[in-house]
This record gives sequence, C-alpha cells and structure tokens, in this order.
Amino acid sequence: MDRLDATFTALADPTRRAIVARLASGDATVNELAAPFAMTLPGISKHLKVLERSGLISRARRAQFRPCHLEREPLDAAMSWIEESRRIWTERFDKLDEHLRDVQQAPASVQYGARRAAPGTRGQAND
Amino acid sequence: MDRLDATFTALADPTRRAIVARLASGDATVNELAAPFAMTLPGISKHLKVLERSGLISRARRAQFRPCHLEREPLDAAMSWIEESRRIWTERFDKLDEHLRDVQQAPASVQYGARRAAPGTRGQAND
DNA sequence: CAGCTAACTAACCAAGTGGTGAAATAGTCG
DNA sequence: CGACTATTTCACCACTTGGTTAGTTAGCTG
Repeated sequence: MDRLDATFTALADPTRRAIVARLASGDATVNELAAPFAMTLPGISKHLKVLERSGLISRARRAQFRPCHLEREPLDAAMSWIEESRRIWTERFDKLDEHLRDVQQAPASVQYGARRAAPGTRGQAND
Repeated sequence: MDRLDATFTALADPTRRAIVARLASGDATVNELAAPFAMTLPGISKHLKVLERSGLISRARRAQFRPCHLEREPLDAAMSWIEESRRIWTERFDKLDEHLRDVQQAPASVQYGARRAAPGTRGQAND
C-alpha cells in the first residue's frame, strides 16, 4: 500500500479525523482520545492502528500509558498532492483565458464543438 | 456519509488519484480515462461512480460519450481541513518556542514535565 | 433496419473495514 | 504477592470495496 493511500484512507473516517484534530493541539493517551466517542476502547485502538500505520501518528511508552503524537510529514504530503492537482487545474484555466483572448482577436476560424480541430491549427498561415 | 469522508475515501485509491490528476489537465471520456490502466471498463466505471458521489467529478452527456470533469470545490474543502490541522499544530509549536524563551529568562521556577504550567505565564513582567 | 461503439448494470467473489465482547498483557501501587 | 489501570489482541459479525465476466442500454451511422 502506497503512503498516500494510507494517509487518505486514514483521513477518510470521521472518528480518525477527530483524533487527528485533537492531537494537533497536543499529545494524548488512548483513554483521553477515546473519551469523546461512543465507542469501546478496542474500537479506538483499531483506529489508532490505522493512523499509526499511515504514519500520521506515532506512539511512545510512558509507564503503562502509550501517548499518541501527531506527525506532520504525512499531512504535508497529502496536502502537497492536492495542491499539485489544483495547480494544474488552475494553470489550465489561465491558458483558457489566454486562448479566449486570442480568439477574440481572430474570431472567424474556430467554432464550438469542432471535434477534428487539432490543437495546433493556429499555425495554418492564413495571413 | 459526510462530504469530507467521501472526498478522502475517493482520494485513498491510486487509480482514482491518477484519474483526478488526469482530469486536472482537461476533461476526458471514460474510455480515455481507462486507457492507462490494466483494468476492465466496469472497474473504471465503479471508480468514476465513487468520484462522482464524492463530488470530485461531474459527468455530462455528449452523444454516446459521457465526458468527466474535475470539480474544484471538494478538493479545496479537503485541503482546507488539512490546513486547519496543520495550523493548530504549528501554532502550538510557536507557543512552545515562546514558552522556552520565557523559561530561559527565568529558569528556576519550571522544570520538564511540570504539567500544571499554564500557557499564559508571559505577562509576569520580569524585565 | 442492422451493426457498431460508449458506457452502464447485474451478479458474483475475495479481501478489507468498523464495530463488538471477552480475555490477555504491561506497568503501577499497596 | 494481589489488585488495579491502560491498552492490546482475539474471535467474531455485518457490511463495504475493488475487481471480474456477462449481458444491457443509449446513441451514432451505413
């Protein structure tokens, strides 16, 4: 399983997102994390295992407690992936704007839905 | 199912992330999307349904084609959620730095592990 | 109309998920 | 040691997921 797979999988559950949000403001033990939820401890334990496997959290050992700690890196990686897609998406629309400006300058040669119009038809030297 | 649940679930699969990345640079038909994958068309169709249910993509009808289009809003929402957690995480460490500066100025009164040290001790006017 | 293509639905399967209660493990305290 | 607390593992359950093949629907085109 890929790292991003694991991260997004971990974030796909509301209980786990709540745990991540809680850990963002400070480390906590399993019991502390379980308190807000109407769920048994083994249930929480499973969620924590998913979070740990994804790298989103790490767990230390302090006496019989196992405090959980949020790791920043996987969160960053997930955000970077989304940002990259958004960047491409946005760039495309910038180019579309540019193209529309061109079309407005020479409107005769193109029309909506012309399927055979290859993208490079601009250089047909009709000037 | 919550909207963020659906978005992160959709992004948790590598095939679906590849589809999203592909659609970021332009709309495409189901066959075009399926081409890069060693998977049957119904398989792709299922993935597209997951993406559509999450709102990440929408589908139009043009003749017998059903071109897919990437929607920006769910991507934004997912990123905002991550950003918010990161913000809280970061703020906490800024406060920790601040606290450590305070401790260096008046090292006698606090020691590691003192759990009762409230975060607002800055206003003690010891300069 | 028949035939072709794009895409979907239906039925099925193996594997995974999210939850439970009961029992086990690890560490502290009297 | 024995009791208590924090946490995990185990065995089980219903349900979902990701994939398949086979068949179906929708729309173009000769």
